[in-house]
Parts: sequence; C-alpha cells; structure tokens
Amino acid sequence: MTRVLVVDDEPAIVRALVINLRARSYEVDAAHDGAGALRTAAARHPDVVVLDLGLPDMDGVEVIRGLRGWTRVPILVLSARHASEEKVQALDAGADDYVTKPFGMDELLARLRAAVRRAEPVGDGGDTVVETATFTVDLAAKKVNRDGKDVRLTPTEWHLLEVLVRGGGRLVAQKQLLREVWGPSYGTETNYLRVYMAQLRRKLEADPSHPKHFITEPGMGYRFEK
Amino acid sequence: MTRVLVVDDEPAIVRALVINLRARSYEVDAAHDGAGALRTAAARHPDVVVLDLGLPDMDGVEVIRGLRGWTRVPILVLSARHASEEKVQALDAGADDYVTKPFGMDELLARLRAAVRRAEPVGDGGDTVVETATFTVDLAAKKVNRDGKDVRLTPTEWHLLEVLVRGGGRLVAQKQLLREVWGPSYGTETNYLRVYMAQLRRKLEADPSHPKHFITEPGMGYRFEK
DNA sequence: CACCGGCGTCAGGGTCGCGTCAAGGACGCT
DNA sequence: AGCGTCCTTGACGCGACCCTGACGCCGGTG
Repeated sequence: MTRVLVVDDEPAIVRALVINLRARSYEVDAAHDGAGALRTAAARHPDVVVLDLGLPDMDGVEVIRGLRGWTRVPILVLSARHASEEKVQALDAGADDYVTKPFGMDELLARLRAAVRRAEPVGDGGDTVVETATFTVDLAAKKVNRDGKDVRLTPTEWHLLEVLVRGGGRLVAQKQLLREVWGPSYGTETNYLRVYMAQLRRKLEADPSHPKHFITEPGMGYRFEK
Repeated sequence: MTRVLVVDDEPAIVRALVINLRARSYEVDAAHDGAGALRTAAARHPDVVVLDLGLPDMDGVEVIRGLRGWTRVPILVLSARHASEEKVQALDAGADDYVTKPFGMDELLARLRAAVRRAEPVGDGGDTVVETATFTVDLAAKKVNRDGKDVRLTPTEWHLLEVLVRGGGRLVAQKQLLREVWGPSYGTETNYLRVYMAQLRRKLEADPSHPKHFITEPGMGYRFEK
C-alpha cells in the first residue's frame, strides 16, 4: 500500500485529494502547515509527499529542505504561482515535480504514479535480492530467508536492515541511520541503534556475538557486508 | 558530464535546446524522429531524454515504451498538447515529466536537473577511490584496503586520513589539520598530530619508519603522496 | 661541543561507546 | 477485557579509543 502525505492549508483541496486518493486505495495522511508536514513525515514515512507551497507558517521551499535533510521521498509540489522563478527554486531545493493550480485531478494522479514508480527500488541492472553466506534479503518482496525459512522482522528491524543493505558495503553513519529509520529528530539516540542492531544480529548472524555481516565501526556507524 | 538526448522534429526547438544545454556543459545528442531517438539512445546511453511527442514517424508514447523496454533513463516529455488525457498517457507509459509548449527555458532546465538528480545513486558522486602502491582508500565507503584485507581505522584516524587525502598531494598545514580534525580551538596541540600520524603510518605504510605516503614537512605540516 | 626546538615512539589511565539484558508501556488483535 | 507484539528506556560491564607525559633522536645554532 502506497502512503501519501498531503500538505495544504485549504481544507477543500485536502478533502478533494484525500477522497480521490483513498478511492484509489492509497493510504493518506494530511497536514495543514509546514511544521505539521515535517512532523507527520517523520512519524509516518510516506512514500510520496504532495506539498502546497502557500503554507501559513513557513516557506514551502523550507519545507522541502527540511524533508531533503533526511529523506529522498518524492515531493510533488502544488502551487498557485505560475512564475518560472518559483518553480526553479522549488525544483532545485529538491522537489520532484511542480503542478500549478488549478490542476486536473487526472494529471495530478498520473504525476503521482510517475513519482512513485520512479522511486521503486528496482535498481538499474542490479536486482533486489542480496545474498550472504547465512541469509538472503529480498528488498522488493520484503522478505528475509535463512536456511530455507522466512525470518520474521519487525517494521523497525526491516527499515534498519533496508538502509544498511542499500548502503551496499558502504559505511552508514549512525546519524543517517537514525534519521532514516526513526526520523529527523532522532540524530543522537544511539542506544536505539545498539538495541536493534543486536536484534538483527540475533536473527540473522550465524554467531551473533561475532558478526560477519553487520559490522560496527566504532564511533562512526555500521556497515553491511556480504 | 551529463549526456542529454534531445528529440524533436522542429529544428528551431532542437537548436535552442542544444545551445542552452551545451552552454551549461551538458553533452548533447539530437534526434529528429522516433526511430532515430531509439537508435541514438541505444548507441549513446544518455543520462536523460528530452522527448517531443509530436514526431513524424511514430507516436510519442510508442517511443517511451520503446525506451522503457530496456532502460530506466529519465524521460522528460515536451508537447504542444495541453489535454489531460495526453499527459496521463505519456506519464503512465513511463515518462518522468511532462512540459507543455511553449515552455520557459529556466523551468525546463530545472526539471531536467531534478530528473537527473533523482536518477543518480546515493553518494556515488565522483571518484572517491584513491590508490597507492601499498593501500587503497575509498572515501565514500570509508574503507581502507591493504593486501586485500580491510584495515580498521578509528574515527580520528579516519578524519585525519580524509583531510590529508582530500588535500590531493598538497601540503596541509598543522594548524589546518588540527582544526579540521579536532575542532577550531585546537590550533597548537601538535603532539596529537605526531601520535596519530604514527598510527596511520603503522597501519598503512609498508615501512612506517620510512614513510612514502605520509610525508612530514618539518615545521609546516604533512602531505599525502600517492 | 652544548643547547634547543621539532619530531617519532611508547605506555598508562580515564573516559566514552558498544553490546547485553530486562522491565515498562503503547498499541492492535482476538 | 485480556493478550501478545513491538518500541522505548535504563542500567551495567567491558573493551577500545583518546589523551597525556616522558624519553630519545636528529638537525640547526650559538
């Protein structure tokens, strides 16, 4: 199920969007200002954000920057402004698309589909299955297999595993892990990492006390190794 | 260098795009019909395609499908048609964006940047690997390899190495090293440098007492040499 | 030849980060 | 309402890392 975050201060527009999206079985959250948008995004981790630029509390571009500080979620900007200047600013701040009001619902939905499709994890040429000596991760199917049996992971465990595996052998900083999994305000709670890394290792490592795949780089972060 | 494929049957538009893109140091190929577009895309592997829908030889949506059959390259559609129907078809066929003519060049370029930015993999920016006779440093992955084995570095060691390597053979002053690694208030603690340079040399130099890569410039600073 | 500043080396001690365990509490399901 | 799952939070021990001081070496200088 695709989760959409709709941000607009005009209730009529939010209503219209929510109805249309729910009818197409999207899961929809809504926020009516910039602060709420950032908060909700952090809490709910939407798959795509529809963002009105004319918010009461903060500049739309600031909202984009706030999101881009910790996530690459597609952002589809809505705006009444037709000026080229505005569009360029929003796009360069990290928006993925820009639609001017009034907009056609069909078109908006098509652009939304395009944004979501693009973000799908099917990497260029690479496939979504990563195999190690002791277990196999299928990122698309969201499944982990070990000794022929599926391993049950909690949502948080999954998210953490996902970020690590996507890192592809690169070191992932603690701060980045925390922000991507728990949200932008959790940059320092390294104890979460310790607890959940222990969980992952217990479930996936052959010898959890001597991890071969989830490597700690003290003081810096963690690394996933095949 | 980013490679763009421009597809349009109107020479004036192609000319305008080519000039503007080249001026921003994109590498540009051009095609004037669908068949040429597919052929050129296959031959040149562009990083992004700007595609006019009104081509003489085939339907624009067919071109999109032809591309999508084998590549996920971003496709930015240009069209004179404002109809919602057209946009939806193009986007659902696999286009990434849809701009109606006449278009503002600034906006088009911004959308182009957005499309390219989105497509590039995380952090895989430039050439982050530096190789020497005895070891290899991967700045993005934060990995050092020596004789096929990974070398474990502490955060401080890493930071120091990073600053030196980024210096790219130039002399880096002691004060600068101290400030960048330990913080702005540490301009004089040169003993830190001596200790950590010794660590780095012990871990990375073939003969730590006769360093070939971490060169001391007495009284001035240190230099990293390939 | 004695002195001195800069550098490399070594070893010890305090501190911090990491792994582990367990309990509390929120939430959803039956 | 009861239950289980999952997330959060705190405490604790241990090992690693960072700092620090002492010492020897070397080249330059008076």
